[in-house]
Amino acid sequence: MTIAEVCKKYDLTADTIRYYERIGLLPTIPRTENGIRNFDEESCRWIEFVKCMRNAGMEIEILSEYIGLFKEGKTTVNARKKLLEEQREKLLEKQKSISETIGRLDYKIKLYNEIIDGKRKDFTEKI
Amino acid sequence: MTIAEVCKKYDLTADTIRYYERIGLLPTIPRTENGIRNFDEESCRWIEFVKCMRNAGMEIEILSEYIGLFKEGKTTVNARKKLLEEQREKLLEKQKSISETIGRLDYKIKLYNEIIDGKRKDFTEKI
DNA sequence: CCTTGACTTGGAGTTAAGTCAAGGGTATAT
DNA sequence: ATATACCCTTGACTTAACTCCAAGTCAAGG
Repeated sequence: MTIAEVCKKYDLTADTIRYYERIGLLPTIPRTENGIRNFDEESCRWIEFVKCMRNAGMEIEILSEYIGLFKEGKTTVNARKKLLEEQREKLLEKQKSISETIGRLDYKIKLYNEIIDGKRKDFTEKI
Repeated sequence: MTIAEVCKKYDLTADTIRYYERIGLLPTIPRTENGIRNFDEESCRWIEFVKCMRNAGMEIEILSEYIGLFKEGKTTVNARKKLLEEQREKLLEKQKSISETIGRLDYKIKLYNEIIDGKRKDFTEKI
């Protein structure tokens, strides 16, 4: 698979994928004789994994660390599990923040609806 | 209230609060005769609101836009409601991304547990 | 009176995560 | 054979959101 195909498949730019490879977020990607990247199954799995984690806001540094551990092999299984658990915790907190904020937005939107419907002519504007 | 007190109350740095004021994320904050910020109820409400939205990842530019509309007065009620609804949508998407990622992490953590417990001696390592 | 500590401003510096541009190789189509 | 469309690398640039720094003001305590 060429980089253009991978870009399409995962909706990432070529620059981003090359950048990820450069900083070690992806394993070494196979090349043709001419030095052109030739993405295989495994490369794709990594890209998909990295994209998923990045979408959730996981930091590149953390991902990099995880991938470093992964490359070291079986001896790092415990460390990897710990790292994932920590990140899971962080995401739970983020989820909580977002839920709270959505609740708050719902409330404000409701108020705005009441104002617009004229049910709240008395409304004194506060943030 | 001095800036130091507000910082403590909302767990923000003084630099951040000054920055927010400077770029228009906060209304003009009252001052003493010597030019020292003297935060009142309203200032605090704004800070709390901005903090909540920022914690959920809402962009400063969007918040700034909202606050601009707010300052313009009643005529912008519809625009403000629309803006909040759009942001609500974004947060829902983010929430979805995060949930997916948590699910994925749960799965991987489970696998790691099985490896650690020796239930999966056959495990071939994949990302 | 002098020091200490909290506040002020304006502007420069930092960090994360890309994003872009210059200069160059290779292969296919006309 | 030459243009077109990919691909490559290196290194500089950008953007968001702070964060830090220098230089200065002011009130209170010793």
